[in-house]
Amino acid sequence: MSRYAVITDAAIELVAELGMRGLTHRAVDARASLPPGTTSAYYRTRKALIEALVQRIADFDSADLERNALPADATPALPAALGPAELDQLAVQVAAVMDGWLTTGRTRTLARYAALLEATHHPELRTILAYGNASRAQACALLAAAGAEDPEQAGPQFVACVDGLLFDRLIGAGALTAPPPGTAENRADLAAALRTLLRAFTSK
Amino acid sequence: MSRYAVITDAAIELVAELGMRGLTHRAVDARASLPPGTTSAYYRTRKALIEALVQRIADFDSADLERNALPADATPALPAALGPAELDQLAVQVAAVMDGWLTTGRTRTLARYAALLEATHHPELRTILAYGNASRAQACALLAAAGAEDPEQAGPQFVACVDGLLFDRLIGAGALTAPPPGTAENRADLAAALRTLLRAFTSK
DNA sequence: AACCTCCTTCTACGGATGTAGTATGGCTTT
DNA sequence: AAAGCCATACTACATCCGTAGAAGGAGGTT
Repeated sequence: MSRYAVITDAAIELVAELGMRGLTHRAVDARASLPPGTTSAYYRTRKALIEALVQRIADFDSADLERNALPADATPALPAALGPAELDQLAVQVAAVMDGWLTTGRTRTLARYAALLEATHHPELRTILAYGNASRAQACALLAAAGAEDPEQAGPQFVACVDGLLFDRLIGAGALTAPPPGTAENRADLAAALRTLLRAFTSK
Repeated sequence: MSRYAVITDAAIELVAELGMRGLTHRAVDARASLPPGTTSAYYRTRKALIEALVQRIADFDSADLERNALPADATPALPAALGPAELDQLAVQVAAVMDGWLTTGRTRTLARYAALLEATHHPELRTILAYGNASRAQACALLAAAGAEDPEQAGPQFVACVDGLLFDRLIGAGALTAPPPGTAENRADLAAALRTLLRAFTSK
């Protein structure tokens, strides 16, 4: 694996575990078992390191977006064939993907939210937003296919709500009420919420 | 104002502007125009400073929750009098409050999300979650009053979605699509989304 | 074989950071 | 008025961080 990839992957893990504050040239070296100074040589400044980190997350995410193939590439194939039954099925599928974000992909999800927050005071990090826009576009297409009245408005709103559901479980805010990630209960609860949202945003 | 309050307020501003990484004893002194070493004297360790910071946010938030008086204290007064019309009115009110989070209260909102993320690797910060639980309880009561089928499940889900909407606009993720905070368009867009959510989660 | 180039490793240093310890000044108590 | 106490102000120090530069070495070119 490319040395650049090794470094940025270790950086993602560090940010997930310790927050942005834990992201240090030396810490990355240690985490990736690289000789001291390596990260500093590959990314001379901290800003460069962060940008590479964010870029890597964006790359992973857009790869996922393609692979997962939420029925958006089905949009040309199934124009208005999305009825309530298909919506329910879709809710279950998306719930499974989200549960994956919380378990297998927890590290990356955590790092992504840290990066999003970082982008607030660091405008050139808006690269990540490309991923966000892609998923928003996909949501628009989906809602349009399901016959939503104003998909351009509903798409981003839907994505924002889904992200909220994800963040809530990610940080364990609903620890008292929500089931732990990775369990069937969690997937069922998420699926129920998604079903509600999908029906609401498609007016069905 | 108490010296403790001066310090924690300056700390909140710093976290909002520079992220957790910008939170430094010396930086707080400078930001609050206090003599060097003051913050270090009041909060000997960085952990103590962060905990005080988080506690202050939680205090502000719970004060807001009481003051705003989302019609939850109307719950005993209006048992099941929440029809579609009242829900729409409520959506407009909540949209106004959220717009306030994004403009006047942007600093605190930003700091809160940073703190939530920090709580992930720093479990004793779960103090903030008390605020979250209070708003979740309020949402449960509200949805129950509006005749939701399973308020205990829908309440947290609703709050999570609202937080998602808020976060989305906070970081400007939907910059391409969403109207800027502080504008009437933003409030209208938020109100529309909230109306959709309220109806969905109350099955109306 | 000599040379050059790029990847890698190591070291140096100015500055910031966390934390503790010491001095100072005013206010209270006796 | 003397003594004691506490909030405040300042200083010290070991560590860590960002960044730059130099040393070393493998591999390919002429």
